[in-house]
Amino acid sequence: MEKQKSRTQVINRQKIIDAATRVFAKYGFNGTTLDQIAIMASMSKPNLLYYFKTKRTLYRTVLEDTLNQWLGCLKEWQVEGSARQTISNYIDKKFEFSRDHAFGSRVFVNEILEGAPNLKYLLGEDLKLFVSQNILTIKGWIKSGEIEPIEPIHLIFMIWAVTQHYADFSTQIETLTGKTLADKDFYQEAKKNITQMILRGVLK
Amino acid sequence: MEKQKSRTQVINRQKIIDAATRVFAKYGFNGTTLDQIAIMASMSKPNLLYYFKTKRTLYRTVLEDTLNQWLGCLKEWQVEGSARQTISNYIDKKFEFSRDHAFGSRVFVNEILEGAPNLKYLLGEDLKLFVSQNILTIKGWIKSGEIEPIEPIHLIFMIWAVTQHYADFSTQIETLTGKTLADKDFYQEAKKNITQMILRGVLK
Amino acid sequence: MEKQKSRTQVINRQKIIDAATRVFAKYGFNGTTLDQIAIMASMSKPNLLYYFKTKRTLYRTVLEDTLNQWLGCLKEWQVEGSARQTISNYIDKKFEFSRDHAFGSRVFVNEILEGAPNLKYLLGEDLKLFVSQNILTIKGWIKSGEIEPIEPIHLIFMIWAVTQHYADFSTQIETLTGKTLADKDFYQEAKKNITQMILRGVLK
Amino acid sequence: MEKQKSRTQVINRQKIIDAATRVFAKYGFNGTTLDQIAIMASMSKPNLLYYFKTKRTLYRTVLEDTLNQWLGCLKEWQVEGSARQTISNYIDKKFEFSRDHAFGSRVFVNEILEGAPNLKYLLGEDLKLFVSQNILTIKGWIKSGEIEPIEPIHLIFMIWAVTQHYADFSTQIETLTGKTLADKDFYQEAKKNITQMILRGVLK
DNA sequence: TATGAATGAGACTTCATTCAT
DNA sequence: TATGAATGAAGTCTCATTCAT
Repeated sequence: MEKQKSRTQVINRQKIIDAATRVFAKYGFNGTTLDQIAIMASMSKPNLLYYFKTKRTLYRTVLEDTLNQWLGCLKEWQVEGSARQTISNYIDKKFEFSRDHAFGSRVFVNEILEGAPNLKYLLGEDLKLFVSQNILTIKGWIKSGEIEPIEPIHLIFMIWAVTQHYADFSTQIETLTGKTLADKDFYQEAKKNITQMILRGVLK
Repeated sequence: MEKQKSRTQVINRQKIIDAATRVFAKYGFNGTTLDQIAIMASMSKPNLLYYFKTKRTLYRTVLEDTLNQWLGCLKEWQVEGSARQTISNYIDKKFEFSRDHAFGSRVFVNEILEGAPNLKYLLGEDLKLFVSQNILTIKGWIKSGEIEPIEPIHLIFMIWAVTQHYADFSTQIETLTGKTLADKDFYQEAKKNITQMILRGVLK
Repeated sequence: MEKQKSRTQVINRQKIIDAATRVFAKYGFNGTTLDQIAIMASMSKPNLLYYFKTKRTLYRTVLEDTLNQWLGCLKEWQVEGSARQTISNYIDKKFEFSRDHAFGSRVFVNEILEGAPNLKYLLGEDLKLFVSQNILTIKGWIKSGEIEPIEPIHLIFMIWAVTQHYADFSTQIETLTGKTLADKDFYQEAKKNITQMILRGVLK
Repeated sequence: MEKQKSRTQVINRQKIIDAATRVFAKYGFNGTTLDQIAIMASMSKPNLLYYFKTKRTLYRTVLEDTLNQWLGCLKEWQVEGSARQTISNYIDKKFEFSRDHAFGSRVFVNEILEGAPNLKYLLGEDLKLFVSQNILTIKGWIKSGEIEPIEPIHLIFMIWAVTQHYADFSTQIETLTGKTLADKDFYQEAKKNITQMILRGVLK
């Protein structure tokens, strides 16, 4: 039986998770210190550890939260209407999601770079299932002649790669273009261009 | 004037840089320990520090080496022949490069995630120049009607994003497909699919 | 605004400063290790660093404490009554002070030997002012015919030199005479002899 | 049988001793590094260790050299003529010596501050003998009524203290007066003043 | 004689975690 | 619930010394 959580508990947990997400996003698990998180959460380190027994526990929580949000986003993807509509809608959702959860996305990248030691078992379950369903859908479109005969997995990877790129590499993008994640026009334009190129790339 | 480097110097420096690249690729600057590097380079820690006075010096060397290799690759890109040929050739080069320098690529990603504190001044120079030249080339193709009227920078980002994805996210890819960076068939196929989609996406 | 210091804080800070003074007195800044200080303060090294962030901070605190005590002692020196009384009283005070703050005195010596890198700016302020006031006083005595016409600064240096000698060189003195700093009779006699010689040396 | 020493050997040994004396003078035994000495001697560290097997050996050599020079200076002191002449001559010799061997003097101070672990057995021999002879001489002067009845040892300490002060505390003196060890006028004047005060202080 | 290369021991400092309140 | 105090383990870096040439 889960302990009943007081109001303060809930607020503080979330404050910690938010702070932790930002710091883990920059420095990964090993490179992050609890001090950094505690400062960003305006909280003493012992108090932080009162909510999350260990650094690793906190990290896992952040990872799982992020992954769940991501899977939630992916699952929203309804295969209805034409391939054009479906793909367009998916890119749109993924783009928005990456921008709104940029820190979570980067925690994820860091985890992957480290070899995904905390994530492998999670990736292997839900995500694998989700991907194989997508592949089936895409194969359907190919068979019905809606899109070009490409290997579905690479279309999926391309969409993931491009949409995440704008979130994960925002530093580089900012250096090269002067535009930040917050620049709505720029991101609108990016989304439009990307969608256009991908759609033309696969639609018959 | 550079100090003359003995045979041992050259060999050991390279051994260290190679080891460091691998470890920094996984854990970033803060997350990496000199112990890890020393072990991977089969060398004692003090001896490692005999070659590179500080962790940061070593890191900077790795970063600069990687960036130079990357810029070298980019510069090889000859704009000759049609847009189709040029883009196709570029994706090919970039793909090969990302695979052969996967660790360097990931060091780069980590650096970007940390906000590129050591890289900003480098990114601002050579890379910016290179990108603006590319943009001009692409605009030329648009004007001459060779390709669709897209915003050039997003084409560039798309190519970078996708080609790096296969190198940086190989862990995720491996979990999902069972294929590793070393699987030549898989990567050949990836390259073919990606190239095809991008070309169809922009060519008229 | 200084942080409020708890009871433990005050006690431990002082325990550390006392221990540090003794060790720095023997080995100077470079020659002293935090281990030595921690052991002498009956404290773990990390805990010591909880109170003083760095070795240098601790050292500076010790130096400034010592200097302030010394300046405090010097300032007590009231120019009242005859030259004889004033000088006699000053030697007395300085002698007592050197004996009671022998360790601080030696930290000071070590700092001077190292070229006073941490102290120069302090020496240049309060001490200079104090010395120039003393010089004026002494010149007054010369003008009024109370003492011989000597260069005042050398009288000051002589008093400093001799009074500190018994504190700083107690090891040598002990080897040669068998008497320690704690031997009250010996130090009483020393003070009497020194005072007598100096007074006869300058009084008319 | 001592190994025959080549010309280079002799020169290098001396170069090392000179450099070592300067560095040990500032930082004492523990605070000094062989690197500092090697750099000051324009020599590689291994080569330095070719001449002196260990840091301690080198330090001992420096200490003994210095002590021997000092004892040599003291022994030159001929008790001939009046107390005035003898004392005056002694202060003069000691003053010159301290100035010309300021670095050695400071190595000596450092050793005393550390508790003279390397020196005790040396101090106990020659120096003790020398001091007791001096005491006899001074007692003679007292008995013959040439000087005031003071405790001889304190006269000796006073002379040592003052003459060394100008060498050991030159940093402080420079800060307060602007004069360096090299300023001949200042030191001539110091010597004159000190001699005058001490002589008046003891002569009848 | 001279020095580049190497290293075990140890220095300063940081960090995750615990304890006591 | 919150935090000041404390610490063992580990991290970066230095140092005296040795080895090989």
